[in-house]
Amino acid sequence: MAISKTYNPKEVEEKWYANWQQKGFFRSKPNPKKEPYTVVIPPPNVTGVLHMGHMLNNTIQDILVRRARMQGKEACWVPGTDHASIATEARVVAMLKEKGINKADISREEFLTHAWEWKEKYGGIILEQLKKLGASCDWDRTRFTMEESLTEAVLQVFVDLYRKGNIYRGIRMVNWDPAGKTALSDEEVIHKQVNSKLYHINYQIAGEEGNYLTVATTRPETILGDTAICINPNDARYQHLKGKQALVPLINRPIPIIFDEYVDMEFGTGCLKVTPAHDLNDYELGQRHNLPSIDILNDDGTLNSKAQLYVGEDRFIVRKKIAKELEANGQLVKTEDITNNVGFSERTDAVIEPKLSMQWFLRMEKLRDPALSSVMEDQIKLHPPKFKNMYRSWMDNIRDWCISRQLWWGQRIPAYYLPDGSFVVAHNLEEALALAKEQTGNTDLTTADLRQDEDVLDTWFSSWLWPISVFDGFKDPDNADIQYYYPTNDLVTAPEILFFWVARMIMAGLEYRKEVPFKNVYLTGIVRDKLGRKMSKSLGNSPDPLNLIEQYGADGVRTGMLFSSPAGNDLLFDEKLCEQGRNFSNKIWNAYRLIKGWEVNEDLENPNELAIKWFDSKFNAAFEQIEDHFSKFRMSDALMAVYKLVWDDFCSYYLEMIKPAYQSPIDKKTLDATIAFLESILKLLHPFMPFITEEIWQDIKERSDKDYLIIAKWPKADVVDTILLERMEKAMDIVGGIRNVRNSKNIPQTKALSLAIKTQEHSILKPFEALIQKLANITGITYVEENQEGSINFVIGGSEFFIPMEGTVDLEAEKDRLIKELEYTKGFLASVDKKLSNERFVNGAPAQVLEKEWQKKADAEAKIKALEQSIAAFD
RNA sequence: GGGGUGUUAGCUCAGCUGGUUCAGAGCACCUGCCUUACAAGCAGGGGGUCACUGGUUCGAAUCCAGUACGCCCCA
Repeated sequence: MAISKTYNPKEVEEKWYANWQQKGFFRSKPNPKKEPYTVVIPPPNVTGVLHMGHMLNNTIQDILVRRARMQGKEACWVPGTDHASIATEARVVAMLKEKGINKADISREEFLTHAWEWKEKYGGIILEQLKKLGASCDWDRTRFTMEESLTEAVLQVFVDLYRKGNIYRGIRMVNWDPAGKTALSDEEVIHKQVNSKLYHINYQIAGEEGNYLTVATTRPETILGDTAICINPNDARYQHLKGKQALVPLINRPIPIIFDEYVDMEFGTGCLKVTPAHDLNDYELGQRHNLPSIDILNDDGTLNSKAQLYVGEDRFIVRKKIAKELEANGQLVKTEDITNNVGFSERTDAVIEPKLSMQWFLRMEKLRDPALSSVMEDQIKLHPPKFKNMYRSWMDNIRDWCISRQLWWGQRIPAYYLPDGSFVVAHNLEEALALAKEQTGNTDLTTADLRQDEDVLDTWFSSWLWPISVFDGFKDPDNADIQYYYPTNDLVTAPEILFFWVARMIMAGLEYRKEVPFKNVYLTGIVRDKLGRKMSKSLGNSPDPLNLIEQYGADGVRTGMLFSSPAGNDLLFDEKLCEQGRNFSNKIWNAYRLIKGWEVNEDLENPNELAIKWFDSKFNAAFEQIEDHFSKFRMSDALMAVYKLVWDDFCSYYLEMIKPAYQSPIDKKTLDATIAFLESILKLLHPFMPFITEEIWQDIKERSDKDYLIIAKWPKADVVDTILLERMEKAMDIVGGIRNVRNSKNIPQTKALSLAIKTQEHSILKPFEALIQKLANITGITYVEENQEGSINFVIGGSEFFIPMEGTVDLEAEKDRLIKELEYTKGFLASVDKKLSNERFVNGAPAQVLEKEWQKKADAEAKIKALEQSIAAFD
């Protein structure tokens, strides 16, 4: 039989994924006999392609889901995508542009037709990619935030919250994205330190030719929108300007000089130009001092007619031009280089323009309180818990949520304006008309008189309903799915969206189901490159995930990602991790190859009872640990524990212990036990490495049609014989001692040695003789009373071990080695004695600790005695 | 500037309420091995003043305070 020496993931992965799907193992429906286990996917953007963050995130979800499925729960992982209004709209606009179509020239309906076409064509890519990773989602349940049912949910919630008085319309300073031509929420703005110039500009004092004050600004183009100069009332330098006016350069518009403690006397010149329409702080200042706001910018970032100058030109071009012009007429005093914080659009990377505009807002205070306490009181647990503090501080400082976006791709706000400028909010046009008639008393109104709001809702306004809407919990609040699957169990997501997604889902869940939407939130880190830089397209430092899967196999990549990603910590990704994952696959593969290759001889006795007993205990001990890691969401640690169990305990020790000589048959009992162990191991490995494990599971023996690892029963905790584990450890220490001697003396493993033991623990060691002989290639073990001449010896515990050497042994070197060890042990004993002679320690320490100290003392004394005897034998 | 969080081996991290040989793991590194499951491997090994300073304690990587540096969030 020819099984390849290395594991080839490719066909295996395609084969089993198709098979699992065809058998319907991913599908879930409510089953009252089983405990539900539900996960909703953080919906990736429809525009998205799989990146390393998705890989990590979805691997973790898949591990949780597969384990739950094997634990006999009704596991349901709901996949889907969100419509990502800004990103998608930008993508569609760009696509149309390439075709020579300008968005401004087509109607909303035409645009949406194009957008839907685009979505149908490209929107599913990311989900297809997830399949390559092995994600065991219930694909029949795939949802999309803009599909009909989810849209209905959004509108229903909007109307409901409006009627409860939680949604209002207001003029606010918003973050305006001039490239996307829409308002953004605070969370969609990324602040970066950039190098800028600080322009010092002279403003003439009105009526005082030749008298100037100087302001410092990074944005000279906004002077055209200035409506005041502000000075700190405590600033001695400028007291003479009280009650005067200044002239805006170039246009000579007079503006008042006002005084307010807001101004930082240290910054710039201490004179602040106030542009209420284009800066949040200036806006608030303007409110306090009743200043007018002059909005000089168009939505696309060009200047409008109110600026008077440079109309139609872009703000950054104007900045340069205006600086030149000011310089030419002598009003530019100087420029200096500074670094300052500038906001950029998360989606388009355009510089954000603070802008006054009419927007829709959702009031947060009422929704906030229960959502805050559900986390603080651990109804929802964050993993790792350090995020609790962050959550609280954000919730404490929460501000109203700007939910309108000036886009077409999204759910259109269900507000309908009447000819008189008032509006109604309704689920649909008919209802709006009825309301309008009622509100105005005008029964002649027709639908033609109503004009629906042009804006759409923020994408998060759909996503925050996700755990409910994917089960149609708004349309049909009592349906079987929502009753069974909600609340979901675990949510796996990134900390950067803890607030604007996770927190809002909690609010929506509590508001609409009176129940938290999930019980645990596992926060993954950010995947960075090995230099610690965030992976990004522009840096080109992100590997192509599908390419990685191609190279290392999905199992290899999954384990690679997990090897180094404790919850909440960033993952410094290095392809070497995937290599390690692939190597692990190969190790498993070869263990299987070894076992598969054995022939049984039914007549043979089982010589491996001890080894089998030992591994059984070892497995159970490891299993206990692994379960503990899982219960704390320590996935990396769980994987590492499995890794060591497989590699060290199963392969390096157990298989070596039971392995028959080359081409010799094995007895039936050992083989059966070994296959059973392999199966148990495969179970523990399956959530991490679904493909290779299913392949081996199916191949190691005949299976029935329904016998698949993916649905096999997760192991149960069983008895651990700790005494046996301890004794085996001691026996393996002896093996280690012998191997050490071989290494230091350059004796190859193939050369058999003999061993003499001087010990009080004869009866304990005796049962392990065969194992020691096999693993250390020892031909015979004898027990002796006297030290052995011409041997190399070592001490473990209170026992001495002698390996007779051919030829001469370097006596001096051996003696020195032993003396060193003796010294160390004596030092150790001294420290223990010191503790034990300390009255306060003896009185203060718990009995357990004391007992251990006495044990240490006894062990050290025994070892010292043995060492001293060995050393004495040299003389 | 405010808040959070962290600093343990070359790298990534464990180390729970102070007390086992507690200074650990994986990777990397070094040495020797192509020993018929696996060189994508086997066997062995070296490596850290637990950021710094002080305090509490019989006892501190662990608790407290301060300092330095880093990261995150907010302004």
